[in-house]
Amino acid sequence: MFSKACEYGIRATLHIAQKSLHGERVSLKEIAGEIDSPVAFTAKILQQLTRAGLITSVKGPSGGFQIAKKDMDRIKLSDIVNTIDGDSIYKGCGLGLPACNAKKPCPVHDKFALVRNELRTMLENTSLYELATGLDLELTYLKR
Amino acid sequence: MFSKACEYGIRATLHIAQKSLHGERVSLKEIAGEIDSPVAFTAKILQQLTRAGLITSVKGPSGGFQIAKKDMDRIKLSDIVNTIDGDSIYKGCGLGLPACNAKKPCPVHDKFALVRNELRTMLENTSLYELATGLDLELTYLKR
DNA sequence: ATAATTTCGGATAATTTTGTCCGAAATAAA
DNA sequence: TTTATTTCGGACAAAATTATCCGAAATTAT
Repeated sequence: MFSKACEYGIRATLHIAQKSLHGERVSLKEIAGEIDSPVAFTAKILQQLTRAGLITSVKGPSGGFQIAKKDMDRIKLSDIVNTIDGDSIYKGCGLGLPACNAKKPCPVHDKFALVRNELRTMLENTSLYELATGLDLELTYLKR
Repeated sequence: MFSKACEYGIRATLHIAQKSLHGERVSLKEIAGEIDSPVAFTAKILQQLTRAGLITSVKGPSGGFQIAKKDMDRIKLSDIVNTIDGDSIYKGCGLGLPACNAKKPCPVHDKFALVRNELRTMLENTSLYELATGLDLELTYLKR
């Protein structure tokens, strides 16, 4: 569904969000450890998310990544997915046809549109805050 | 959503199905031409589908690929997807966690389950016959 | 029989994605 | 001010996916 980079990106962001609920900043190392991902590759992804303004980074000792509490319900899953995988998952044709549209639809156009729209709606309406809270209550997990 | 191989596989199968509606057998070359895909790569995919028993191949002059009419509403999109991409799209965790399940769910487990189930239901209930008919009436298209 | 056509199967190459390495820049603590 | 820690950024490497090439096998038509 998503690229590996995107999966790591979502997992990392959720861990940062959960820690940020308690005002704690987390280092790259800790993040990679907690979400069980390759350190250097995760670094690249966090850089993308930082540049996109979804998370904040601080260099130097006691540095790391964080997310302002007030941003947490503004930021949606769709923001992360868009930053890393782009919008092809919403916009692209299910069969990969570059010029598929309602006027000249591919054979699965309508059926796919339904599923894709549900996916988009879900991603656009699911906030970091909501998911981080579930993590904090240990109702959900990020490892293994 | 799907791999390129799977997209080609679906498109190729639909073209074969459409031609088979009229009892016509189609060659690899024609298929690749009609669905605008790389010939040799398409050959590999058709081999997979043949081995899986979804399509039939005939060697030699006037050979090619075909699908028995009576199989067309038995064969569903899900059969093609399963043959080429496997079942990770239905079964895998949205965040890539190997051990995500209802007991120890990832933060997006329930929300993804809904979308994935809708996708699965759609693929499992969409037959080749239905899609090939739409193609034949030129209500839908496989190119560009 | 022979030749032509078509799929099959293995090897190989190109591209994309995933992952690693290392030095530079920033910053906090000693 | 020096040192240690941490992110940043570029180059590089490995793995997976996508794509090509070519000879072999099968089969039809001549």
